[in-house]
Amino acid sequence: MADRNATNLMGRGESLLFLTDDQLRRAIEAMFFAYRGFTADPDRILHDYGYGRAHHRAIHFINRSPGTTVNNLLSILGVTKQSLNRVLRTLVEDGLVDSRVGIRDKRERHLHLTEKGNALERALSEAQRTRMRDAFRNAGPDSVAGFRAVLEQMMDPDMRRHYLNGGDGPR
Amino acid sequence: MADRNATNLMGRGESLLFLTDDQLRRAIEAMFFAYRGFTADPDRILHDYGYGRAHHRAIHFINRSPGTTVNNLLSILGVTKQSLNRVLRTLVEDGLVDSRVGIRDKRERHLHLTEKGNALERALSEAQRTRMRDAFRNAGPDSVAGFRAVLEQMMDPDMRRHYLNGGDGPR
DNA sequence: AGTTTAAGTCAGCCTTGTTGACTTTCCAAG
DNA sequence: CTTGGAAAGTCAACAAGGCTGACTTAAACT
Repeated sequence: MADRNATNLMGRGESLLFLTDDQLRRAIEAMFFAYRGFTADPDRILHDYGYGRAHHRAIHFINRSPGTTVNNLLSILGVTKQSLNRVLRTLVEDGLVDSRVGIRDKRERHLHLTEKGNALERALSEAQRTRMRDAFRNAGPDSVAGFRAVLEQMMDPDMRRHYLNGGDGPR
Repeated sequence: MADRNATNLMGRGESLLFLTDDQLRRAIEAMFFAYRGFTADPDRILHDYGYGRAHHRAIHFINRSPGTTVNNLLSILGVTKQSLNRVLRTLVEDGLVDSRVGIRDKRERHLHLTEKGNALERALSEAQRTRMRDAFRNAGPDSVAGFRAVLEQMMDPDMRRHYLNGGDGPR
């Protein structure tokens, strides 16, 4: 009876694990509640600036890849260009982001954070890093690898590519 | 120099771990991309019904605690009652949720899923469980505990209470 | 020269968050 | 017993940020 709703999880042959539907439900709720905590600190900071999560996402990925184009940002964020453009426009108007016409291809705009933009980015990421550090510390060092491994597997393949390429990966 | 941006993570004294700001940034992006994957399947299903994530959340927690009140749902979801009410109204109108006036306290409404509501809940949670199961399988069984531990630590304390009490916990 | 691509704009729609004003119900103090 | 406040829920209106579709401009490719 109970076996009906259980899943046989065979890893690399190391061990054996049964997960009931109820245990999976708990994991699903863990994602939900954790993501709320994960975004709570930045949300508070952004609210003071009159910005939202969309602004945060743009700022984060411009900081990660300075000089990135609008099109590249679109494929990472997975939103429409109209939606991104609205956010980007306010950031440029407010002097947080610099949009430079491309040298090789003048159709492209290369995006950079200004000093002001960098300041906000640091405030946001510092809050989020602190939350992440504390979570890792409280969970114990052994938890880090599993956390990362499961999250990576939960991504859609296209997004996993962006994740793996991010930062210092192959250009 | 490199030590400036590194964090000494001492767990239960078992091992020692240094996390650079860049590694923390990767973990932050992992959360972002993974959450997108996590919600992708339900989002597609909901779209066919003309519903959004807010409807999903309501359905999920009504299913978890049948007969729960609007107020209780509010404290779990962390939105305003006006916002929840709009979602709840459409679900009741569409015959997915049953809202019964309280017997002891007539101010309260007790919420239950109808058969139709249960059908949608099953479709949504089945998709999400499949994603979660596959992620666990691909990451390996040893990853499960760490994944759960870190997520639990990432929650705000108030939300952690809801998480721990969820389902079969103390009433 | 003609087509495709990158970026941006305008208009309009939907979901889902917000605040403020309101009703109904309950309960407790006078 | 009544009255006044608190609590649960509802209605209205607004804003952020998703979406689609149609269109322009400029540059690049073929």
